[in-house]
Amino acid sequence: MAPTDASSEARRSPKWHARRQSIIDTSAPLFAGRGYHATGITDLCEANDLGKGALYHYIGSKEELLAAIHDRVMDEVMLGAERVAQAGGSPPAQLAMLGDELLDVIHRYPDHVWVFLHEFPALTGERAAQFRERRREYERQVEAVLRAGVESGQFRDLDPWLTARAWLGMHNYTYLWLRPGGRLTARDVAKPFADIFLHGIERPTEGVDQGAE
Amino acid sequence: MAPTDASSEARRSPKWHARRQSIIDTSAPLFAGRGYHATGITDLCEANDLGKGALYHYIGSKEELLAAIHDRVMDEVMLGAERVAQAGGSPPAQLAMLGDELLDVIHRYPDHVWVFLHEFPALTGERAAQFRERRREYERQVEAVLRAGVESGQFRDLDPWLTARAWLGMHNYTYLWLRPGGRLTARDVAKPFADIFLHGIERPTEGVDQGAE
DNA sequence: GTCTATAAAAAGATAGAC
DNA sequence: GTCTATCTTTTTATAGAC
Repeated sequence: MAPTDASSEARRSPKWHARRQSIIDTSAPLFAGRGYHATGITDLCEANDLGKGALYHYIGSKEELLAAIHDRVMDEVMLGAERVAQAGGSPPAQLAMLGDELLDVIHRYPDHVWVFLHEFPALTGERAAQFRERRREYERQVEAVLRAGVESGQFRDLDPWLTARAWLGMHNYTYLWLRPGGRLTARDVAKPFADIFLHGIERPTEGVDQGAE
Repeated sequence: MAPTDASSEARRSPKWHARRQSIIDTSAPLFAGRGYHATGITDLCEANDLGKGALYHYIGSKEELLAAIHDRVMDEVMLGAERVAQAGGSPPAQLAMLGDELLDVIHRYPDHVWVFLHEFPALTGERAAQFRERRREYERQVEAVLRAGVESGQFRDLDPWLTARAWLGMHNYTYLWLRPGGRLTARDVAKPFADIFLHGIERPTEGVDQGAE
């Protein structure tokens, strides 16, 4: 919550915060489209219709802006994960809800997600550590649901870590094409994805042969 | 096959080609680790133990080097896809083989794959167009297998495009952790992934209720 | 083929006027 | 709060000696 470096964040006018947020959201598509390093301060100024001095007044540094984009996404992802944990339910239901929430975030913030999936190595020091920790925390929650499903007998005896990677890949990868205003809504994707994944890992019905290819 | 710009490639000594290939493979981890734009020519010289003049003698330009890394991966991926097409077999078998081949490439070239999944927007002009076309061609093959499985009745009545995206995401995303010398081999991953995906999309056995959670 | 030196452009960030 | 001008560093690429 406290910014890694210096000053800012606290004790700023609401207007400052609003403008900063707007800069974050306007800059994300630039980073997504051309890459973080390939996007110059000049590009950011132009997109935000601001001079260099004014821009730096809000962002502190280019990397701080990058970190803010990461936080914007992770805040939403973690919020969704908390809602799911609060809601409770069986492991299959939990996994389906996690998919709903994750795809909803990706659908609403495709550019932010693009940046966070591509440019996280550009974060340094404390900022990098903090981000990695939040990301790991989320992944652990997915693994925990899978483990619970194995223990309850609803899922096959699978490797929770590996299966979580399969699930994460399937869902995260939608950042390439899932977009607001696109052909498909988050729910249009979440439902078939849950169908595939839950049938894919469910414990086979006793006595029915599900043998090889 | 013919390089986009100028000169090179043809009419060069075998030694030149070998050295160039070695430079490509040595540079891929740098681009993967720090990003294409963040990696300077100086970094490349140091890693390849070459001066600037010598390096440019082999690579032509930084972007040409990036394109070569892309080609290195796509050549392997397309080769694997051709082998699968040649081998024939049922749609489920085809899909499992495609997974084997794809994960094998990712396992052997994780850095190259990282670069191609992250830095393809850095390609410009003809190079970008050519790469996109090859990538689409591969994706269409996956879709075709899914469509065939639906028509043969082995797969449920699913959306081939969307299901291909799920499959691609699940497999491609392994670039984050699948590595030679790691805990898991390509096959260790391909088998459980195929189990999940094929069970996930198979046509439910008649008369057996596979209903909701 | 490989080097050193250098060009020429662009980067991120800051200073200080208004 | 926002601007313009500038500092400092770094970038990709080339020239020309060896």
